[in-house]
Amino acid sequence: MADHTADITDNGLESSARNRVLDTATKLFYAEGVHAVGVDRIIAEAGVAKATFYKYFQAKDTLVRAYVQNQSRLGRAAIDRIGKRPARDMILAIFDLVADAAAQPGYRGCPFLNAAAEYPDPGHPVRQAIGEHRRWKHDLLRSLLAADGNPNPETTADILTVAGDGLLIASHLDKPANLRQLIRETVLKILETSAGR
Amino acid sequence: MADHTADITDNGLESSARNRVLDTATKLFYAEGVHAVGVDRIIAEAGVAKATFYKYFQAKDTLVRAYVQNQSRLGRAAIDRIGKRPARDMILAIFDLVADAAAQPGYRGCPFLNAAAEYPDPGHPVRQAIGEHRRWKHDLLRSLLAADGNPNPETTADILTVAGDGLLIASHLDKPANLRQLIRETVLKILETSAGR
DNA sequence: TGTCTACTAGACAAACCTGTCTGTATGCCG
DNA sequence: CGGCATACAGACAGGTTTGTCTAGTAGACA
Repeated sequence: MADHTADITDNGLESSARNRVLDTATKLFYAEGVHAVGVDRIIAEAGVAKATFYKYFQAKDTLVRAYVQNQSRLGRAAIDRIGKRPARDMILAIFDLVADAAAQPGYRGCPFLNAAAEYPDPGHPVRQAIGEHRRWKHDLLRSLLAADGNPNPETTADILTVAGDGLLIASHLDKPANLRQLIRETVLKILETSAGR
Repeated sequence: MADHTADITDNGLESSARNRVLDTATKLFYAEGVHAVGVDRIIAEAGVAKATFYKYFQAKDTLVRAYVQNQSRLGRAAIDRIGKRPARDMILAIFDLVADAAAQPGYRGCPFLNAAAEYPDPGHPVRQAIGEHRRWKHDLLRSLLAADGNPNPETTADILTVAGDGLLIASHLDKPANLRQLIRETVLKILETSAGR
């Protein structure tokens, strides 16, 4: 079939087979859900033997955690690609990424919210990895708000997080026609009302 | 074990066995997720034979759709229990329900968002049932906003929906200490900024 | 008493799941 | 050339999944 040379995950350090597994899992888990995709399917589409799979991932849940961390890495990379801007522009650009993602063909909502829904136990490694990403994003917003001169960066970051999650849900389940405008107005309103106090 | 006389679902018209299945499924699906709970487990805990199950539900997906509709019914009942109040108080009381639910022991977030995460196909009956509930809630908010004299009930209902979903996520994944206050401030701010224009 | 209905119990098929195992092939390094 | 690491192919075990099927039981009603 296709040659497996282009690895999204490639960092020059890890095995190509491992990367092929993680890339395939990232695609399938996001598109169809974690519990809906079996190990057999992943190794078949990745062109990898079962023994190799279990060499790099002790169990399926280990791969799921790696999947979440990979999604986190991809998300951070998307933000890095924005480049340096004034704090306020940065915040707006980050929220614009939601609209960008929603416009893509295979969009299926937020990978972290979707994965969390499949793991009831908050103490599970997968949930913890999700929590780490959420904390990272919250902290990023807080520091950007502080740099923007916001008097209450912590509380405003809470509100921006709520808005961000709500917008991700809306972009997935409701697909509003004016999503880009809704995002911009929502964020600007939060920034204005929290700044002027 | 326990006698199965108290049926949350009971409406005096439907079979007791059917209700026992639906109640058990409602409990298990919400607590552990849809794909994580099998038919065998449901019929065992409901004390119902397999044949009876498949008499009332042609397939598992049929039960899942009924589960979503049952959750919708329970949600509407909770709102009915608030009683008649002025429109603005009504909106605030509806959002307070999120905090009430989050304070309950087995809370695991919004059943509709969790279920939607497990069904990638937007055309699937389960997703459609979820869509119906979301449309119902959106319309309820819109009419309450109109009754409250809001000049832009449609757009404001969009924003309230975004806020509601975000608050549901936060109440589940982040468990903020000041949830009740966060909800109240968020809703009031939306109502103020959307009214004064 | 007989019959009808609703239900229970549980075997069964066929597919799927995760994870372990054996054996083989390929390429690299010395 | 020998030796080693890496990966492939695939059988296998043990358990789970959904859904169908047969056989038997308990209660209501005439």
